[in-house]
Parts: sequence; structure tokens; C-alpha cells
Amino acid sequence: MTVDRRKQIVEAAAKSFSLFGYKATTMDQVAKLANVGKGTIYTFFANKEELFDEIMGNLIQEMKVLADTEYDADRHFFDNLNRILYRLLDYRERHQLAVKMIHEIRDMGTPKALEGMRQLENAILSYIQVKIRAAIDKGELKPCDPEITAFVMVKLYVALASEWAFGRPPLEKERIAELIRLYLMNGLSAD
Amino acid sequence: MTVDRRKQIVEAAAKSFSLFGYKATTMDQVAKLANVGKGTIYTFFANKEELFDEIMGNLIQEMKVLADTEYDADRHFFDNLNRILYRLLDYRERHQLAVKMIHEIRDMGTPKALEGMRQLENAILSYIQVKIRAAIDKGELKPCDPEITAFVMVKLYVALASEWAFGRPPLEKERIAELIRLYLMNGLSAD
DNA sequence: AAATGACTAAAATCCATTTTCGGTCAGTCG
DNA sequence: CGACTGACCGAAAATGGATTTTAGTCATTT
Repeated sequence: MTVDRRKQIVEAAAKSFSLFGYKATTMDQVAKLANVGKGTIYTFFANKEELFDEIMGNLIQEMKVLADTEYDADRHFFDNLNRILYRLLDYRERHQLAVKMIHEIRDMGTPKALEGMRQLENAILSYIQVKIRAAIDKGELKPCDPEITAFVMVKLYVALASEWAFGRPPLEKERIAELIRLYLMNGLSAD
Repeated sequence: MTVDRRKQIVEAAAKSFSLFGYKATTMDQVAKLANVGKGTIYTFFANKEELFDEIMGNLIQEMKVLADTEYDADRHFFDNLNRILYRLLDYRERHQLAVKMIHEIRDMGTPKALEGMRQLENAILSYIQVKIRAAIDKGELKPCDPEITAFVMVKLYVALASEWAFGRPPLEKERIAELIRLYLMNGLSAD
């Protein structure tokens, strides 16, 4: 084969979803961008949804790799947590697709965009869960429910890194790490 | 005077805002409910917004009283925090007005409903801030930024009490208190 | 002087018409 | 023959103009 049509399609779709969101991406547009007849898309993907799922899956995969690269089994849990969470959020913020999905959910409530972000969130949560379990086994963390703990960590991180900065000066990377350590690792109790 | 027209209007408006939300409450309806000519409303309130602000202010006032009733200076900060936060969220959940506002924000994005909830949130935040400051002075809490800490506490509480329960079995009142103590008071570090 | 409700301008809603878009399939081309 | 295409279809959404609703006013009534 002279050109990989599937790859062309996936790349064009990724670009379009990132640039215009789920709803505003048309199959005609993807076909044109990919230099492919519209029918060809349907030989690889049953419908628009499956095409989107492929793109979303790739994103999640990339983020997993990114986290694995950052993770260092020799370092302490909270050290790894801070670096990985920040990298993930950083990535999410920089990554056009995730940003578009968030906007689309807020502005139009597109169900498929919502589902995509849920998938992404679940992937992040279950990734952290595994690391929490390992940290408990290593004796770095108190025994605690890994699912709830992962949930709390992500929520706390999103709250500090993103929600705090509505009308308030955003917190520095380092400040956030320090706060997470204060609140979750050491606790506020003064005795 | 035979009847207090202002009071009639405020009561009718409170009922209507709670029952139908901000947008779906019409001045004609309030007038009829209050057994008052529409013009009369405008002798007490410049416009619909001011009428709403009055209702919202009353709600916040009531919640402050409720919190003050629960607060006991002799008890430990986290004891008070748990009881007050839970009461506030409980109240918010039960209180028709707040519930309606939350729905209206989600379903239609009514700006005035959003503003109202922001006011309420700010009131809760600044209330907790005061208590945090007191607890730091009493030596019950480590020195920390009271504004950020109040913010984190509310976010964590909302996450556990409300956001967790999307598709998952909700956490018990007592479990939430226990988790807040684990995460924020004692910390997860196992040293 | 206090209260009212018919009135107005502006905003929201409705709805018929048009346009767009996901998905198909008969036909083309290599 | 079979990979590929784009004109075509019905369903769903966008458009816009007519109609209704509603916040706010003010001349009139009590």
C-alpha cells in the first residue's frame, strides 16, 4: 500500500476533534482532511462514536505512558504522586482534545464529550489506585480504602490546581505540592 | 396597617423561587401569590433581582444561625467542623431554594442562580475561615492559610458527600466524618 | 398617599421551512 | 474482483420570523 488510510483517518480525526470538539467535527470534514472518501472511514470504523473512542483511547494510552515515565519506584509515594498528578493535569490542560471536551461539556453538554471525559477520569483514578495499594504494602501509607483515597486525591488536586483559580491568583506548582503534603500527608492536627 | 405587605411579598417570593426557580418565577405570579398588585412589589424592591437578593440574604442568615447553634467553643475544631459542615450541606440539600438553584444552574445556566449560589458558598467559606483562625490560635490546628484551608475543607466535603455518589453507593454520615478526620486531621503518612 | 393593573418594549418561545450531517450503496477505477 | 468513492437519503438540527410572555411603568382609583 502506498499510504496507510487508517492512520490518515485517525490523524485527521484527532486533529479535528481537538480543534473543533465532538459535535462540530463532521465526517465529511474528516474525510477531506484525510484525503479519503467518506465511505472509506466506514470500512475502518462503524460510526462516528467508534472513531472518537479510538482517539480517546489513544489519549489515555499516551497519558499512561507519560505517568509511567515519571514514576520512580525508589521514590516516596507523595513524591511520585505530586509529579505524576501535576504532569497529568498539565498534560490535560495543554492537550487540545481534553480542553475542547471540557469546554464542550460546559457550553453544550454534548453527551459523548462527557462520556469521553469520564473515561479519562476513570483511567486516571484506577491508575492512582494501583499506586496507592503499592504504597500501603510498602508501608508508606496508612491502611485506607484505595478507591476513595484516589478519588480524594484527584478532587483535591483539581480543586487546588484549577478551581481555586476562579477570580483568585492561581497557586504555584510548588505551593500546590506543599499544600497536598500538608493536608493529605501530614494532616492539620497540631499535637 | 391591617397587613404587612412587604412581608407578604417576601414570603410569596421565597415560596415561588423555591418552587419554580429564578427564571420561572414571574412578578405577576408573586403579586398574585402575595395578594398584592404588581406595582406594589416595586415600591419595596427596585426589580426582580433585588427581591431575589433579599430572599437569598435571608437564607444565608438562617444558615449562619443554624451553624452558630451547632458550634460549641469547648469542643475540638474537627468535631465542630464535622457537625457544622454536615448540617450546612444537609440544610442545603433539604432547602428547596438551594436545590432549585443548583438544578437551574445545571439545566439552564441562569446567571442569577449562579450568582446566588456563589454568594452562599462565599458565606460558608468565610464562616469556616473564622473558625479555622480561632483553632490555629487555640493551638488545635497547625499554622496554615485559613482561606485555602477553608476552601479545601468545603471541596473535600462536597466531593465525599455529593460527588462520590454518582453511580456509587453514597457514604454514610459517619464514614464521611471518619474520612475527613483521616485525610485532613491525621494525614496518610505512615511513619 | 398608597395601591393597582392595563400597558409597553423587550425578551422568550414557537413552529414551519431550510440546511446540515451521519450513514449507505450503486458505481468507478486500478 | 475488490478497494475506494461521493451522490444520495432520511433524520435531526439550525434558522428566522410570527406570536406570546414578562419585567417594569404610570395614569387612575381607593
